[in-house]
Amino acid sequence: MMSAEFLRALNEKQREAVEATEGPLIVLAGAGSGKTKMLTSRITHLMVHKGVSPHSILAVTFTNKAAKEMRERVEKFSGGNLGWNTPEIGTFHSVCLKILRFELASTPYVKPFVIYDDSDQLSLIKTICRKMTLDEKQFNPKAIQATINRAKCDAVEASQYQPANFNHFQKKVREVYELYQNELFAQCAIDFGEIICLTYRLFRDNPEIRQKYQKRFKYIHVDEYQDTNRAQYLLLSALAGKTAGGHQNICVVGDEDQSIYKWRGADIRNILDFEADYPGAQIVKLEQNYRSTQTILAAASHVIKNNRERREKTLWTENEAGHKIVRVKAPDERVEAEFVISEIKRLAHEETYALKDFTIFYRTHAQSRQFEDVLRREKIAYQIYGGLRFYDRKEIKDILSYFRVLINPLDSVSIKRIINTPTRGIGKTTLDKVEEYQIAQERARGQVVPYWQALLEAAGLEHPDPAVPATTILTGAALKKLQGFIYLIEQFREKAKSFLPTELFHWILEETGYVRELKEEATDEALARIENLEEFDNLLQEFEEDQFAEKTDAEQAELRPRLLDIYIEQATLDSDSATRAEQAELDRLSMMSLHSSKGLEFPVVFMVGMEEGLFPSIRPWEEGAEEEIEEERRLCYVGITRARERLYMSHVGVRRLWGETHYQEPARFFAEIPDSVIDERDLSYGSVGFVSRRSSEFRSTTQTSTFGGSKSFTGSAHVLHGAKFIHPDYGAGRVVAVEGSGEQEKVVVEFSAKDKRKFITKYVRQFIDID
DNA sequence: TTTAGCTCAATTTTT
DNA sequence: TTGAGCTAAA
Repeated sequence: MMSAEFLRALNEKQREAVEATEGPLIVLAGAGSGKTKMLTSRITHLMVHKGVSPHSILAVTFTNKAAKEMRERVEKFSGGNLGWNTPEIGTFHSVCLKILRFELASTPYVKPFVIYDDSDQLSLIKTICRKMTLDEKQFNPKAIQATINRAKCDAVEASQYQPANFNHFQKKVREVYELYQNELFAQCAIDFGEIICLTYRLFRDNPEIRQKYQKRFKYIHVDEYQDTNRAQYLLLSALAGKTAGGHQNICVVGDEDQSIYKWRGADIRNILDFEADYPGAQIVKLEQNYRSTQTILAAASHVIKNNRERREKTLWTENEAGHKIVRVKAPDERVEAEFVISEIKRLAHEETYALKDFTIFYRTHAQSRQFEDVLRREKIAYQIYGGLRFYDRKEIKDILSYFRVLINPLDSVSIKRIINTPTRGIGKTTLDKVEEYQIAQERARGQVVPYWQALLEAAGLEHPDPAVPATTILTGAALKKLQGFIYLIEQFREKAKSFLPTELFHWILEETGYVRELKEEATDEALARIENLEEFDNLLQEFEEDQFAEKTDAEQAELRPRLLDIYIEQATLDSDSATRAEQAELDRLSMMSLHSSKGLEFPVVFMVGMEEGLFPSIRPWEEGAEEEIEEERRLCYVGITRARERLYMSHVGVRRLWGETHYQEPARFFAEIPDSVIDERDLSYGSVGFVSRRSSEFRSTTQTSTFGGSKSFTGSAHVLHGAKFIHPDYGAGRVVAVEGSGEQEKVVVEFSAKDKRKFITKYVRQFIDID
């Protein structure tokens, strides 16, 4: 491609952003406004027209998919002649990891580390809780994990962890956090959060290292800036910001309206406060949408404008008005699913849509069941996104654990995973004894004793004091079996020195009898596992071929011993790559959560289960409702703006959830979309099926929820007290208290002596009988 | 050491 | 309602 050609393909605003290469720049990129095109053009422009060395350019994304796409487009724009000098384009995690590995000497790690994913992290936390003899009921390991990870998102270290009202639970979390960090470093392992935090601390505490990278990365780009957390923000500040040496050549791209990961630590303030952080920053708004019809954009705009935490921004398009949005009311989730699938079949027949042009978005994965049932019955090919990932499957994790133990003997999580997998008679009693021994030794020696070391000593193969002959704490069969395991691993380690990953994989399966055991089991589940292992074999082979491609013999020889490390890292950090390969280019109907829909687009979108309590998924009696509602509204906005041509939104009257029957109200978002762009259908029993009609029934219910005038409520607060209350679910009750006022006003209703519930008044008004 | 039954919890998940 | 993960029987 000729150098100026890619610039001509841009609109005025995109070009403005591309050409503003010096100083801080924030690009507010609405959905479907050509953000990636802008970013990749900008990077190309820097290299081709500004003579900037690719080596000086950094671009960080959140997903591997986004990074890959960006790399490919930059490569294409610059005519494929970049050679080896390419810009650094990667995820936050992969970029940080590269830096950490390079600067290993300045980190707490004494040798290269492995990455612990969330489940590895949880096992380690459980071990620590056991060592601390914490009551798992009171101190739920998952809750502890979530708290630690949240602290890491906020860049809070264990020693600083001291929240405002430091409660009993949090004090224990701090203890666990401290021990956990010790173990991480001792085991040469790192978790996702630590990858970011440690890199930040590396820059913060080592000015010379910071300056080195400040000098290297002269042009910094950040994608999806609205999703950055505190730690990522600080990291970027250290590199580009006000810190000594910061050049402030930073270009952030994002859309606060698409910020849906607050619950994972993303801080929307980062994008809202950018100009305050970088005074004099240029602002460019990308508001022209190239994806959706006017109708779809109108709906999206009307919904999102109800949020307060945002900047004014209006999407527009040159596309046609298109079809109206179809709002569907089904009596229950069964009919909802039947309708959606029959509509898909109808459109696929009558129009020229392929199956992959359709998608179903839901708020929770549990909702997929109904649709799956119908699809299986109708024999329609489908694909669920975001379920169990390939690398998360048990058998795959087991094999990866073998690999990891061979690379890093200090990785206790992986050792514990495979020590009795497949079963080799090393049971709980034996393992308890080893752990007991390990704890005693750690106390005696005042330092972490690696689990592998404890195993060696327990098996009488080594002694803490080399001068003393080894003794054993185990006897008989248990001892023999543990020794057998140790010899097995040592044998594998020997093989790992010369084997390719595929060869090692086959060897391990053979020696452990992993597949043999599954074959004997012969259940459907076991057979599926064998298939997955075969798939793993393919992936591993492809990986080796990829790595060796276009390399000289000498380069291949140099690469060979590192293959296993590279593979493990990819499997942990890009756990989606396997699934992506699997599902490429298949004509299937896709289903996914609204969260996973971000960044995608489809000609026809079905948003299902749009009901108060499910989506928005707010429990009305919980606090902090307004901010949560805004996040749910953004989620709705994301869903709507995925649609190119047609959009359906459905809700049901009755939904069975966890064995309970719920009478559902339509989502408040319906009331925010103008009637003029909506076509309503009521599938209720008794009404004529699939016949379009203007229902006054809907309007009356939605108006109840919009009817939030504080005047009428504050006046009636005392009147409500003592009022009779008939709830369709809980039956008759009485209002015993009224809390808050205006929009936030809640009533406490007593249904029985021990059953009191809180409701936001404006949503339950129709249940209150004031007389 | 395996297994059957029990309890418990249950949004969203880029890395 | 479902499933995962864990304690009492075989």
